[in-house]
Amino acid sequence: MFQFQYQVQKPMTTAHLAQTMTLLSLSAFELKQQIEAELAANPALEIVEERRCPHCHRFLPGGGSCPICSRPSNLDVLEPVVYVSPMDDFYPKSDYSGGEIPDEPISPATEDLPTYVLRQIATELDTQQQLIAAHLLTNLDDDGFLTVNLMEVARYFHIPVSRVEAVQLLIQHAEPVGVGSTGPKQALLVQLEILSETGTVPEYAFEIIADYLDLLSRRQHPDIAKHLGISVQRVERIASYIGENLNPFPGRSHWGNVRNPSSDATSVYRQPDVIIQFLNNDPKSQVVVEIVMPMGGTLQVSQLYKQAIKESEGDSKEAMREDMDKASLFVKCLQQRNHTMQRLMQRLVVIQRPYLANGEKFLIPITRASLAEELGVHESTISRAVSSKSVQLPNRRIVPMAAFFDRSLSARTILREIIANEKKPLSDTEIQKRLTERGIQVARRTVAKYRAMEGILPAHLRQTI
DNA sequence: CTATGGCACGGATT
DNA sequence: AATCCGTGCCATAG
Repeated sequence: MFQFQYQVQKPMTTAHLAQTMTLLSLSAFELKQQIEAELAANPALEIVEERRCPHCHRFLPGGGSCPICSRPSNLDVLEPVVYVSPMDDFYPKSDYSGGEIPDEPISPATEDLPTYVLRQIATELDTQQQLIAAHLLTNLDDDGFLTVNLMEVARYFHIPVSRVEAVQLLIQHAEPVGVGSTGPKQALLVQLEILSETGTVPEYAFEIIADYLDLLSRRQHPDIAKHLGISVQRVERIASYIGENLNPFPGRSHWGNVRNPSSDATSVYRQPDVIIQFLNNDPKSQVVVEIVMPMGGTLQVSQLYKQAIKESEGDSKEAMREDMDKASLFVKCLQQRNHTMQRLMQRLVVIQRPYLANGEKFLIPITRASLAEELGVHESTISRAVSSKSVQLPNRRIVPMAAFFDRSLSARTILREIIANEKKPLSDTEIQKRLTERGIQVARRTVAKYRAMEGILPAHLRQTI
């Protein structure tokens, strides 16, 4: 089924349309669940075995030949290769292209923990809170805990402790969740709190952490059970839940993500829906785009089932036919989704090639609407295709696909650069002028907003280093 | 007077 | 229809 395109477009029923739209807006993770559900519910669907290219070990979509190894050698290097790649292992492998790509990222994440956290929350803080946040974040140990106590900070700033606590709360809710806590207990409680907002957490989990953390860490589960009046077994279950889903030392896992793998907003950054690489990892070479299908093999309507229908009679035949229609609709919708994703990425990587090769400074601001017009689809189609999806860039960073449409990322990157290189603190107006010199025209007011987004203090509060 | 932040409006996005 | 983002206008701080 993963082979492509053209015939799929016309016979669109309302059901077809609706389901395609739904599938389009799903991330790979959600799609996996959807497909599994369909597969379980409908006996007419089956997955056929996948094949791999003997050369590069890539999966071969639809049983065709390998799109990489068999590509015509005279292909224009600007022409990207886009294909759908079914994966048995849902988590991205560090390298599944046959060892061509070194383990070192091209441009590794250079941010340290304080900066990383500050950028997440900067926009929600007023000037004073930014100062407090900066102060707190510069006093973190390797585990992500505070080395100062809130009372002292409050006295230092001449403000009530509650103000400082408010800032701490914001910090704790940023990634990595629980950072800026006073210790493991507080960090765990914050993480649990967040998990309980999106899903259910075991009863008594809060109590165990709050009151019996020392017992828990010594694995004295029977004692805890006695205190709470519940079974030891139950305590064991809660303990393993805590072990699997929470991280008592948020700072240590800075580059991993502690939240559980449900589909909340932050986990989007975990598993890419699309993987972009340069062929042979050479920025001057072709772009290779893989649309990730979260399963090995190819989904199709079972031939056996078709056969069985012919041989059956009456009511059961009707029921089976219904199943088969549903199955074939689902397969078509999935094709449609992948086709749309392919066309979208095909165009997107051509437009944003400088960004892929040279970094955030070169991101070209485009709107979803303009892309929709180019591709001849409705803009809501692009919206769905882009939202809740993440992309792995050639430098191994995973970003939301919406980043490709960020109107201000390049401006903000250059702004950061300007401020990093400034001799003395530049006012927003001066920064605006420098941005204009570098070809970016924005209002003075906007410079202030970008500055805030990047967690950079106003000129009169910046230290000349 | 200069530098910044707050509020509101208009266009883009969802 | 609701929300987000860049901007213009104005108030406030220094």
